[in-house]
Amino acid sequence: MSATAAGRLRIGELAELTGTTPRTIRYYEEIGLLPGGEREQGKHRSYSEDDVERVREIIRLRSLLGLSLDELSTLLEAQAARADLGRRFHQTDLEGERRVILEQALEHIQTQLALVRGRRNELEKLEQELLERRRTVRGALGDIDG
Amino acid sequence: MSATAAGRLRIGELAELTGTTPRTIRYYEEIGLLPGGEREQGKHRSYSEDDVERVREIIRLRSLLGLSLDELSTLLEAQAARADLGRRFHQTDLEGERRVILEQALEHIQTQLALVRGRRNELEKLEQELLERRRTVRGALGDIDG
DNA sequence: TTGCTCCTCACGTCACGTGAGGTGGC
DNA sequence: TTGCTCCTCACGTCACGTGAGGTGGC
Repeated sequence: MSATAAGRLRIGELAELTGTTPRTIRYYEEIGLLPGGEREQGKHRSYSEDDVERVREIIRLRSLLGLSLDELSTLLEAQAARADLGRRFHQTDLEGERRVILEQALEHIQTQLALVRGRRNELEKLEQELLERRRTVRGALGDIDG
Repeated sequence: MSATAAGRLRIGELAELTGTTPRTIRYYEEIGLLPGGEREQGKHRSYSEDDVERVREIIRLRSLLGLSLDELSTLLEAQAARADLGRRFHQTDLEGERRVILEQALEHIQTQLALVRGRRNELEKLEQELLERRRTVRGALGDIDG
């Protein structure tokens, strides 16, 4: 049996699973991006599977879309707030309010999709140029051989 | 008639054309990434169309592929060296040497293509997830309306 | 001549990297 | 008990941002 508490991860394990470093995890906690790993009966931080997902999300949005950590925390806070409200309204069934929340969520998703597509277009242009260069080089190699 | 020397750009113009700032241009010169804008008969830097392309290339590789400026200068130096050698061998017609250069160029292009495709795949995964979320939200909105 | 843009320090900032010295848990 | 990983300072670094004070060109 593992000696670690059931399903809990240490900071080094979380770092490895997300392809980053313990220092980065601590930094994200320091600036309030991560909800500070619980210190269970010791001084060591301990994390859950949800934390793995959150760190992955942070890294993905930061490196793929080039968002600053400041922009990211705004974005993630808004997402969390909506999820929270969404859950409450789901219970109380206030349909008018639920619609407002859902429409806000939709808008945020559209914004992110626009960002993703802009990046993808740039990447595709770069790929086309590289393919073009490759064709040229291959042609020159063919001339030597032919 | 323009008072500026024919076809020459000032640092602010170069910055605007490439979507960056004069400070960034000066920094790239400082670390040797840009060949230091010529100071024509004054103290002001002056740039050509080629410089516009070079800055665009730097920014693109840095922001899209996430390369450090250190990695970038290695990459760009290698590219310039190959282009230079390529031109010389084109004249002297030493076919054996030309082939070596072309094959190196091909390899570098393949490396960059692999990087580009890795990034594109990640972006496409992110896009799929966003589309999935949008479908969910739209479904919930439909449930309210329907 | 008036304004703008340019110039060079030089300190500030963001997102971490990297030891220094010490403590905790399998 | 031995090793590893963890902990907290705290200074370093990369890629610029941001004034401060001054000079140059339409």
